[in-house]
Amino acid sequence: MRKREDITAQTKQNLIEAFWLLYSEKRIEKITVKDITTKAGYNRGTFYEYFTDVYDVLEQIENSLIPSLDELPPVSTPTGSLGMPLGAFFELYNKNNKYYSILLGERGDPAFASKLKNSIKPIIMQVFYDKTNVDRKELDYILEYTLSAMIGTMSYWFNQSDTLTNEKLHELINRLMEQGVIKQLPL
Amino acid sequence: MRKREDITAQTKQNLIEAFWLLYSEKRIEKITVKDITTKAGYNRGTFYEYFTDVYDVLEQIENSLIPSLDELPPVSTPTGSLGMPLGAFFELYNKNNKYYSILLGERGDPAFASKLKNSIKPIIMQVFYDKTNVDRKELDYILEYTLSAMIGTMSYWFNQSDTLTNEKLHELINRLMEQGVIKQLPL
DNA sequence: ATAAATTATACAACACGATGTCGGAAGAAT
DNA sequence: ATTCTTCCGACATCGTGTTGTATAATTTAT
Repeated sequence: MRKREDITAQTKQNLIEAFWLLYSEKRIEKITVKDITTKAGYNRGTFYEYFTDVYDVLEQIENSLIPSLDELPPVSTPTGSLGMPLGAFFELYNKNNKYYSILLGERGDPAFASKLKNSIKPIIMQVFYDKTNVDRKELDYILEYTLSAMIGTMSYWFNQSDTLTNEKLHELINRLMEQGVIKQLPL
Repeated sequence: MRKREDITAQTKQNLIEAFWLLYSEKRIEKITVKDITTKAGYNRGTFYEYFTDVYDVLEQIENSLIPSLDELPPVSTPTGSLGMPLGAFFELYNKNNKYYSILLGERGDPAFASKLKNSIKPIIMQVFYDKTNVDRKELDYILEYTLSAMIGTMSYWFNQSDTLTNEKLHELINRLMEQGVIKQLPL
């Protein structure tokens, strides 16, 4: 018999959504299986048909949020753009804002930031693939530095919800990337 | 009767150390009170004389690791240094390496990074206290950007334990802060 | 100085709630 | 009618947090 895939998919989705509502308001360690299934309207046992435990739900959500290689636009060639797809990253963050702002925030999961960085790095790396004069290790650290800064800043911005406009933030980060931090300080 | 402070302090310390050994090797949600007390050699009930739950242990450890205002050297005046105490931060990280590399790592606590940033920000802020032409909000974001980058990069470095020397890393971060990222890319 | 009273510290036992599993019921597909 | 999918109820086990108690250290009284 064919699996009733549409039904299971729906059930799983309901459980995931119930989990996310809870995760949005409290730390994961305080979330019980019972909490989730009650909210979604299922028996507690049903949960285990779809997930091994509460952390498995989070992990599955995270994996669905890691941009696939073709989702991020291939970084334009050196002469074209600047080699740092700030705009693409902004889009990515905005598109998944609902999840990113929590996963990358104070109650989030530090492993997710790593996953994200590691998925973006190779895409940028490949621009420099044929260059022979590149110190790959140094480049790796430069990317780590930049991605950490971008993720940190955008998370901060989303959780502040203060009046800085999207454009101003974009422009500021651009300036910091192009000219460095020191020059921006009013010394 | 006077508390036998030396005894309680010792017991608490034993529990903290047992917790840390466990936390170093597995996620906090898998650590039970029984795990901790067994490792430390106490009854499970004793744990509750000192902590409310497992997360309380982590929180107390974290709070002892936030640099106090006088621990971080006052940032030298504008004309002197560059306004970004990179060296001081390196020292801080090295001194507490054992804890920082885990708390700020993949299995760590994202809240700790926030605490750390928020404890350092005002120290740097005060350098610009009397300047009237400062956009404080922008400055705040610049600091968020820089501290995120520094913390991210150093964590990455510690968990890589690759062959990049301390000096080279220091020099690289300095370069990125002074000249920006873009100029460092071999375009 | 020594014994009695007091109190700090650690422990054992308890009730409760969450976990993960297993066998079965209801209903859809063939 | 039969098979298989999906969901549920019940079970044993484990972790939690609390409370009452034994032990040992300190103070007070004699």
